[in-house]
Formats: sequence, structure tokens, C-alpha cells
Amino acid sequence: MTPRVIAHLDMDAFYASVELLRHPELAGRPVVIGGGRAHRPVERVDPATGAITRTFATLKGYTGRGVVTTATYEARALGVHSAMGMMKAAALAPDAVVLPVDFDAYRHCSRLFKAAVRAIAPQIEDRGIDEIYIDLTDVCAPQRAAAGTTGEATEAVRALAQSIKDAVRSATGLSCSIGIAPNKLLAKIASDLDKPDGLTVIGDGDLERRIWPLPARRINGIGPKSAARLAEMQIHSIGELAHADRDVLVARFGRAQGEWMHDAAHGRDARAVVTHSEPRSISRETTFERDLSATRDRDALSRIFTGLCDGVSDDLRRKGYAGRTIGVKLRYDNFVTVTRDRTIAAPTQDAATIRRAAGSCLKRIALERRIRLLGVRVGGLIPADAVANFVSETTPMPVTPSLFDTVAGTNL
DNA sequence: TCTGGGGTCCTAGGACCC
DNA sequence: TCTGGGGTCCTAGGACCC
Repeated sequence: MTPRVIAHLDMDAFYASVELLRHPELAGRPVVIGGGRAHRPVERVDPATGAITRTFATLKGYTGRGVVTTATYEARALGVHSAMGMMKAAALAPDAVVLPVDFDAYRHCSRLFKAAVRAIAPQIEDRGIDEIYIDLTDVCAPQRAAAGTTGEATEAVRALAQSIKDAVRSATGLSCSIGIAPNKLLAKIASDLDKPDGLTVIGDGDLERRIWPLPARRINGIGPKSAARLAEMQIHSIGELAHADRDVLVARFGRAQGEWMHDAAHGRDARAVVTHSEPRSISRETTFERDLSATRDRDALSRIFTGLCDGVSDDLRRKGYAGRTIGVKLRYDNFVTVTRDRTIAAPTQDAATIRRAAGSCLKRIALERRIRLLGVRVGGLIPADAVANFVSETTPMPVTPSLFDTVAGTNL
């Protein structure tokens, strides 16, 4: 079997880069995207000339519970990174410009770049708003077949990747980084090796030299908890993980995770590029500006709760799904998070039905502590147009006398 | 200066059924 | 009445990702 050619494409500092397209005067400055709606630039029009000047908010004096969603490379150089609290970011980079998140604009750019890639290579797996996997195996098969040497074959793949980068840039004005490898795991690691505007091809011989020195955390699926447990075993790099005893890993992490980790460290990954998938759940949640008390802030909580249920219902209708498993999520002021869910008889997208089921879930949660976050979720989704079938297939048929009943009725 | 919002997948125990 | 065994669904929590 010939090896696959898998690419991972990651847009560079995506949200921040989209904002820079709109506000080119910010180029070169540290910019942070995140926080609340309060940080829109203020526009002033000169009545004489009609010229627009924008005043941008800076991080200095930021108060609130927002986190950094994305930061430009200039802001990252100051120690700011994604998921950091805005208050902490303000301490590190008080003069950085703050912009609110504008998902509609990012989604628009996301559609543009994906369409540009799809025109060249149709086998695309969506991994969120700013990244995709691409199966290039078929697309570059002719060039690879025509190549005389492995070096020429690699160059053909590299040229194809460059043409994808060019297409993304002309469609959006934005740069991206591409990693190419025989599988998704290595392609993902590779795309991060030369950011921004990178193009990295990882071949069979590159595992030990280029992958093994990297921290184990760089493997997609090894997060902070697993990395900490590995560190306790004196395993820090991917190479050390590869050389660890498989049975020891299985004993420590369980069969599935232990074996997966060991395979990953050896660069083994057979997962296909999945071009279509259905959503499993749809949810809305919100963190309050201040922690709320179930008794004293009852009315506010009730309004917010109804709003979340309405929002989920809207999302379900807009996307064409209905679900049977309704759940709530609640985070206390001490950050402890609890969930409750309940499966109802038939899938729904109705706000009142969701609210009723979610309300019954809430009744099973202790509400003595102050509450920081409230969320509503609908899972067990099926396409809305299949709900009628669902009901007829799962509702018991009317009981009619059967042969068995007749036989039973004759005292056998 | 405490930590967003939207997701996926896995685990594990109990219920329930055959 | 000493308790097999497999399959599926439901629920809660947790790790992880973008």
C-alpha cells in the first residue's frame, strides 16, 4: 500500500489576522482579541473632510472575566496567549489594543479559505473555524508517479502545498501554515513547526530527528493532565514516550490510552480524513458578570435560563436538528462544575419543551453556593425531518390480538 | 489577576433485556 | 434456589480541542 499524503492547514493567528485586514493601521502593534462587547473601536468622522479616525481600547484598566481568544505575534512576544485571563494579559501588555470577538467576520473568512482549498483538493476534514485536514493522496498521485526519485516526489508535494497556500492568500489575504505527512497526527505536528506562513513536509526518515525531540504535549490528544502524569514517569519528549515500555504505559493509562500514546509517539496513526460528520449536541452557556445567588437573583437567573433555552432552540431550528437528551451545566463560584441531563421520549427543538426538561434537571442540583455559569445543552440529535420516523419506529404498535394471544387464550 | 464558549470522545456503573 | 453473560441505554464526570 502506498503511503498517504495528508496535509494539516492552520490559519495563522486567525481572528487577529482577520481584524488586521479591517484595521491595517494596527499592523505591527500587539493586538488581543477577546473580552466583551465593550471594546469596539470608537469611530469619529471629521465633519469637514469626512475622514474617519478610530480610537482603539487598550488592555490597560481592563476589568471583567474575559479570556484572550487570539493574540497577534507581537502580543505573544509579550507573553500573552490564548485562554489567558484578560486581567493577566493587561498586566503583561497594558498598551496592547483590545478588539471584541466578531465571529460572523471570522466565519465568512473561514468559508472563503475552505472553498479555495476545496477547489484544489476536495477531500477536506473540518476541524473548526481555522483549521482543516486535507487528503492529498489522490490529488498528487500523478505527479508522484511521474517523479523519478523520492526527492522529486517530495518537491511535487511541496509545490502542491504552495499552490494551496497561494489560493488561500488570494481568497482571503491571509497566511496559513501547512504540514504534510503520511498521517493526520504527524501533519498536525508538522504544521506547527514553522509558523507563521510555514510549509513543512515530514517524511519517513524525519521521525527521530524532527518529532522525537518535541515535548509529548505536542501530540494532539495529550493535554495538561496526561503530560503531567508522563512527567511523573520522567517522560517529557515524544522520543522518551516512544522508548517507554508499552506495558508500563498500559498499566498507568489503561489499555486504550496507553497503546494509543505509544503508537502516536512512533508516528503511527491510521485515522481517515473524514469529509462529513453530523453534530452530536448543540449548547449555549454564559458566564455571569458577577456570581449570582439562586435565591436573591432568582428573577435574573430565570430570565437568563429562558434565554439559553430559546437560544438552543433557535440554533436547532436554524441547523435543522432535534434532540432527546436535554441537559444543564452549572458552575459554582469555586469553579466546581456539575451537569444533569434527562432523556425525553421524542426528539424536540421546541423552546418550551427544552425549558421544561432543563428545569427538571436544575431541580436535581444543589443551589446553595453562588453560581458563576449556567448552560443548556441538547444532545442525541437527529435531523429534524426524521423526527416523524423516529416517533413511528419507537412508539409501540397498537396491541392487536396475535396468534400467540389466541393460543394463550385456549388455556395451553 | 482567578480561569470564555462551543464542541467531541471516553469511562464507568446501574438498569434492563434476552 | 448463590448470583452466567452479553448488549444497549442512560447518566455524570472528565480530558481534550479550537
